[in-house]
Amino acid sequence: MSDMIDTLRHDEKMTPKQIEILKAAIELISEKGYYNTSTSEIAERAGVAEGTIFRHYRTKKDLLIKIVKPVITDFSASFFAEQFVHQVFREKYGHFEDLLYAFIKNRFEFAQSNVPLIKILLQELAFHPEIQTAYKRAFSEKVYPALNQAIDFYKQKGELRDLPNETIIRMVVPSVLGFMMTRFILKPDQNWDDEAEIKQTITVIMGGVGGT
Amino acid sequence: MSDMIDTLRHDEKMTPKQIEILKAAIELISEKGYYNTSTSEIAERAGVAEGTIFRHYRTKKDLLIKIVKPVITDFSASFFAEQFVHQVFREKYGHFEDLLYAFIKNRFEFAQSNVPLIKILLQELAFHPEIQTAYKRAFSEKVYPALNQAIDFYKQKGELRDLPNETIIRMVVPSVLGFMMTRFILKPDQNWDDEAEIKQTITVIMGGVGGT
Amino acid sequence: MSDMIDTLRHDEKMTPKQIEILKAAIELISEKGYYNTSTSEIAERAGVAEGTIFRHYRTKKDLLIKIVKPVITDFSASFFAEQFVHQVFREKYGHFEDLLYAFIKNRFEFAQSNVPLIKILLQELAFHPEIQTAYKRAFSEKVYPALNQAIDFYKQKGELRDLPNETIIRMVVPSVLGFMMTRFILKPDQNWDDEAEIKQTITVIMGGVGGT
Amino acid sequence: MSDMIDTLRHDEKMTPKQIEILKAAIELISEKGYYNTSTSEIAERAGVAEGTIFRHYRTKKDLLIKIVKPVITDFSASFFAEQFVHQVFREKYGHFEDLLYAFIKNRFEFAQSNVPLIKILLQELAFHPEIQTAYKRAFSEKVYPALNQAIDFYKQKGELRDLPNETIIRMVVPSVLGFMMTRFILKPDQNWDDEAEIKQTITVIMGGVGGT
DNA sequence: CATGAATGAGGGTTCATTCAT
DNA sequence: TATGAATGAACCCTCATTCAT
Repeated sequence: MSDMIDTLRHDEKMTPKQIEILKAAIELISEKGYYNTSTSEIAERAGVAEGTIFRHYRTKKDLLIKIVKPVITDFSASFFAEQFVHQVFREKYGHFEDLLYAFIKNRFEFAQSNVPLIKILLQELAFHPEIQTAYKRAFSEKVYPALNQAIDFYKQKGELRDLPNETIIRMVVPSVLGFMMTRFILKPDQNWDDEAEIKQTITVIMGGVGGT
Repeated sequence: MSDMIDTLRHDEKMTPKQIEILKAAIELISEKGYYNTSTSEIAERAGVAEGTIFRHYRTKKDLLIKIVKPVITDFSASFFAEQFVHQVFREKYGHFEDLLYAFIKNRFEFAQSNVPLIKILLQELAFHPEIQTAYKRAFSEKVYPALNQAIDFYKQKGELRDLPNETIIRMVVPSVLGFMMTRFILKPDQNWDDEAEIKQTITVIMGGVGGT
Repeated sequence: MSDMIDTLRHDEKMTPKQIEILKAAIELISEKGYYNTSTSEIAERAGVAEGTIFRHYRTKKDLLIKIVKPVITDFSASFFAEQFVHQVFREKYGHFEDLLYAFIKNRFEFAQSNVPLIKILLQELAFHPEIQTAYKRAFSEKVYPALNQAIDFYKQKGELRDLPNETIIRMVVPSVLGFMMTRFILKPDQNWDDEAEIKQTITVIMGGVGGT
Repeated sequence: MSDMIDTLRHDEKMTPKQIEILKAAIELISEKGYYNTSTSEIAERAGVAEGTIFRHYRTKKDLLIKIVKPVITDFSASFFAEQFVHQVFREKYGHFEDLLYAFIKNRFEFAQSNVPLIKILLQELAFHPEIQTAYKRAFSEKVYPALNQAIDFYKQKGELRDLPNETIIRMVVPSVLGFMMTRFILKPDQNWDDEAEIKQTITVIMGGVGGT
């Protein structure tokens, strides 16, 4: 759990207490939700006075945002910006399926080490406009363009049907998300053969969007 | 909006005030969430005194449950119990695709006339064990057995690959849910060609699970 | 003390609890000041739950305003609007001194039965823009015009020196206020011969502004 | 502004930081009042750490007292102790009016260069017993005796009516204070002909208390 | 002497719930 | 049955003050 925070990028150096607060907040909020978690609980679990929370995070909501934003940023940015697009065009992934595999694998591992954070993100997305905004921006600026480029690329190679990109994305994304939600949130305790599941998911997707 | 309630089964005869309260609660909670909606707001919009709410619903949470349970019950029960299974075996649906079409169509229409209720269900599912229990029971008692029977039936007819039922369900359900969530919740305002989308979704699913 | 509230005009009928709250707030705030009085103290002295205060007064500050505004309104309005001007021109007051006497006497009695309220007004005027606005408006719309008319009237009769009205007002008002503040706030416990003091004050004022 | 502090007597040698704190506190408190000014604000404007304030001033209230006491001391003491009485008896002021003029002029200039301090004094006088005590002592020990002597002196010369000293003081002091409050606090921005106003004020006072 | 992170008591406010009418 | 005034626990947040560095 403690490395969960480390995997995300936080701008400033954080004091030990700050980390403790963040960890406690993530645990509690992911278990019980934002509105069912009081700042005094967070303080208690963090081993800190309640006032200390507000020294580091102006508001309870600010704390939530500070928890959730890096997840959005990292989830959308890291993969795409640095490796994804470049490697597509360097022909690292011969087939769309290979790309899909690398993509899902990567996001899968990210999700795996950030389950509580992702739970919080999904749970609170509905209620906090600030999060929605950040989410939409990340998607439209990072994820969507990258996907678009990749789809165009594989279309030209005849690996994808000639459907509107929009449609293809709507086939791919929910399938992946649906799998991950089932895997990590709905039935996290079940025995999973992750490798097999990922391949299965890819098969489904390719059945729907793959070239004839 | 007003018929939304009528489409669901409520055990007892409801007084006009009770209906007014339910309607107000559904509107407000689906817009702003359970924790951001106060009972006084609900009372005000329902044109009722605050105390009246608690005459009909023991607690605020009881009100939520009374809103959400019929959705679960109906969503899972109605179709399967009365029409689905029977008609499958009466060979009404020659191919799995036909069944899938009827199934999605039916659930689609249900969702369409119950968007606010479904929003509430999805949003609050995460936070209220009572809802989770009801949901799980409905799924394991109603949906899962019905699906199982149908899958077995079409497997024997060679219309479905020889995958574990569990796996097939995991292909079908998230695809359908993913489509509906996108359609009704994430992008409800977009221009949708629903018929085409449903067929698209079926194609995807069949690509993944259909017999060779 | 209990009639203090009755002397002021409150728009709506007030419940007993509301009156109790108002009385407690007036007592405490006039003794210790707004910022040194907590809502829990007010509730306790009023024999009421803390929440009850906020049912009747949206905010602690709202409570303050509701206390102070009627003082301003009454202090400025009552006398002038209804009796003052009309009677001046009906020549009820033969000499300016007579008017001054009636005026001071009237305000003196008002002050006498509203000492705590006036203390609050004077103490908090400095810190709350809302009060300042109300005060300025009352003065410029009610008090100042009335004084102006009266002064013009007595100037024509040769009872007042030919000084700018502005100047005359600046002689009269601080003298009266200064007397009252000394009388009721700075040294309320001293033995006062009020009648003599009022006459004394008039003499001083007339010495400064009276016609030769 | 910076010389404001210099005009007052502070017992101990002050470090630069101490002066900075005092200046910041005076500015902020005179603008927003004692209770609306936090020690962290003062620290920030003074360019000092929060803890530093408490190194020099035991408590926040101690800081207030240290700000306000010199004003009281100086206002009451300086003039009277050193120049006033002695010069009265050296017949420097032939007439009571001359004394009054010198007196008002002197206090006027003092006020002029200490507006923020005087604002603080007036605003907080009501709420802090410590300040009230200091104020009363200063008045009864310094101002009152000096005035008494002077009044007796001019009474014997027939320049003042045979009223109780107490009464005469109550005519003089509020008039002067009333003028200054109007001048510096209520309407500081208006165009003032100070010399004329002072003379006007003297005329009023003499009209009230001057010998026949 | 100076710092600033940490404290924790206390503040104002909200709101689900109760109950006399 | 319906009301709505009253409740009081719980909440988020502020801030003067302390103390290890």
